[in-house]
Amino acid sequence: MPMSDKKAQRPIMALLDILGQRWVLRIIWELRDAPLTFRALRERCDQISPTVLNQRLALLRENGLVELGDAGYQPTQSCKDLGTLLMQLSDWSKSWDRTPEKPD
Amino acid sequence: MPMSDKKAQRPIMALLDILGQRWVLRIIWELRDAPLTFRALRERCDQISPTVLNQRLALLRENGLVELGDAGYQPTQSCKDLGTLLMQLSDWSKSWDRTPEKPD
DNA sequence: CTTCTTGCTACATATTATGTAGCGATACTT
DNA sequence: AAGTATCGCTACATAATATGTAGCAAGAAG
Repeated sequence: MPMSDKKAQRPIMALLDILGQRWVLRIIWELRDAPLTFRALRERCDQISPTVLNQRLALLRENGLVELGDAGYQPTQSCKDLGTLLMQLSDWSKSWDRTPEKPD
Repeated sequence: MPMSDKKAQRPIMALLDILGQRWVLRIIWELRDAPLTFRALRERCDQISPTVLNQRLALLRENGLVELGDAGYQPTQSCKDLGTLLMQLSDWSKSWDRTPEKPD
């Protein structure tokens, strides 16, 4: 049974289900500035396979996070706030100490 | 080639690589309040298989996000700010309109 | 009709997750 | 000492998911 089948009751669970899927955070991140075509998005995402990219885009579109406009894929208005959160994540990552907490 | 092999150069990429793995966001979310034992954490995460849980915990520990204390697994000091971001995510999710942007 | 670029599909192969059982260590009870 | 209960974690066969490559169908431009 795929994880997403357990229909997440609370919104945060539903959101974590979506954001926790491979490539999803990356895709939203890459769309933060300007719209990108399917192919351009693929390039930005290390040439992710089109199969998966399409699956993820479908998921994001179904959930009102991304839409396909004339200039390519772009975050919806709703998703822009989410993008802001990702920017905060980026800020945080700069001061992130990636070494384990060794009690030694 | 697994995605994580392309060693993410910028911190945000490294972070997205980690957070984008299945169960990782969920695990951090479940640890937001109080420490949880391996087994308790499994229960919270819909009985995720111990194999994967252990892989993820190892990843999170290696990257200074989670540590194993006397009371169980808990976020490191560094990760607490990240947890705060997830709380914001939760707030956002409550006003999230999950329907597609249909131009009709 | 040719040559672009677009979004996207097909499909065999490789990687990753699931589900279940249980090991070895520690602690507490009897 | 022997039983019971917990802990973190491992083994392993099976199922689900991702990768990589090729290419289709549609639209625009020459």
